[in-house]
Amino acid sequence: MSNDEIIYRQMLNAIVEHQLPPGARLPEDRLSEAFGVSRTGIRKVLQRLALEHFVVIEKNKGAHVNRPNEAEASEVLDSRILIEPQLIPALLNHWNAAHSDRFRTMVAEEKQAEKNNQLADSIQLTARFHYELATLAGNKVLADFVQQLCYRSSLILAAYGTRGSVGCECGDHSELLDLLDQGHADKAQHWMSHHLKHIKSSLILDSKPEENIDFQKLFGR
Amino acid sequence: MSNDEIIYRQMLNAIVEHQLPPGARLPEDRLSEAFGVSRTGIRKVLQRLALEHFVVIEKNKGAHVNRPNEAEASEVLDSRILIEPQLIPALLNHWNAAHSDRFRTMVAEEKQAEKNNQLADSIQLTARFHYELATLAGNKVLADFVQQLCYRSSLILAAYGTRGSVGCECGDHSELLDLLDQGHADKAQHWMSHHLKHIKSSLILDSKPEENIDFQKLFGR
DNA sequence: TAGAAAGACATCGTATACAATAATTAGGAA
DNA sequence: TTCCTAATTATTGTATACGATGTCTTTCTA
Repeated sequence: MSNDEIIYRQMLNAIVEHQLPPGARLPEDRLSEAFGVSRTGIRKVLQRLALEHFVVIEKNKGAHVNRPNEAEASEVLDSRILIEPQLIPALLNHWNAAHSDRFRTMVAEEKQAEKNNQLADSIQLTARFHYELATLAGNKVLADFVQQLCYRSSLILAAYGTRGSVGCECGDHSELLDLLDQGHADKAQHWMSHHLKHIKSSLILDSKPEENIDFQKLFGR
Repeated sequence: MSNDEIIYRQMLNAIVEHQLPPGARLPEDRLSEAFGVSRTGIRKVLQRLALEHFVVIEKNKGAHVNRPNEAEASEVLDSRILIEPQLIPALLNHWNAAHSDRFRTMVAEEKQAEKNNQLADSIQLTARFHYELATLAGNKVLADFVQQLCYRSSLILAAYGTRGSVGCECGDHSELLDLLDQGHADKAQHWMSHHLKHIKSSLILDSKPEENIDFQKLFGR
């Protein structure tokens, strides 16, 4: 793997694992000395992360971790609700016992990580579950998009998630695996849709003031 | 608009309009003198185009316009077939006479461009039709993805399209507008699905040899 | 003391320089 | 001639330099 790629992954991981929280500033020279490369390489990575909506670059002001607004949060989840259930039928065409085992192992790790309060692992495993499921549908273009949406979801949870909503997100993925093992396409699709809608509804999206606070209303008489 | 953005758009346009055909090499210093900026700015644009799959960058070998393989071509079209029809219901919620007029004007321009053999305009207008339709569904995340897929489709047509398949792609978009005006969600969805499947089936995807030619089989005795 | 202006500092945008790698050409031996 | 090797050229990868912009601090005045 190339050097850039390594830096990219480390930064992306730090962001989706909430070690770099939404809004965190990302000064180029600080990062360049941390990674031991020049600003050139860092800028390349930051620009990529910006295109993927993980960071925001403001001209002459630098980069910071994206803090998705409510519209973006809503749209990312809606996109997943539209796409992921639709992948189930294609996915079931390739589904077999070996896959089932692999995913059940993943779910076990998820539960373990959650039990041990390993937030970072828990987040990564949850995203991987959805991504690898999407991959099995056989369309790499869509699977990559789903992966990006999963990572963005993690950022959204950092900004709008309720306490423990990562664990909540996990729901119980093994239920889905049961449905897949039984070959129930409809039920599996429905489960996925419900699962994602549940995550969306667990977000606190209603009017975080954040900016443009009405001080008159707040303090005025 | 920033300077990079202008260069980006010019290059993207040149690619989707088939002025830079699939496989065309894109040497940095040639581009930098053409645009009157240093290689730094060009590299930034090339890297963005690479992330969006319009160009391919090979380490130490430079960039060239992407020549999508058959799998990619198939997957891009399948993605559109999965997503675009699904946007129709949300779109219809906002549909009104003003929108209808705007899109009908666009279709008229399409036909005009096609008649005059203005390939570039024709391609751009077709993509815009699909993108702006997607935008009306109200989900910017999905609309941007659809836009990218539309542009990639143009690249795919350059590689696998039959003679005149751009005009073919246009089909007759006004038919869709009629269905939308009448509020027939189901029929509009079906039309869109059929439309995209038609485009896909018009591609010549069966086994372009291109590489790994079996010379033994071809010339051996 | 509060506010504004000016300077110092930090940070980014862009160009350039040099090293590393690949492609090409030229030269020599079989 | 044909093939292989070596030198040259072209092109990219990465670091650095410098000017531009924004931010912060200090100082002065009302």
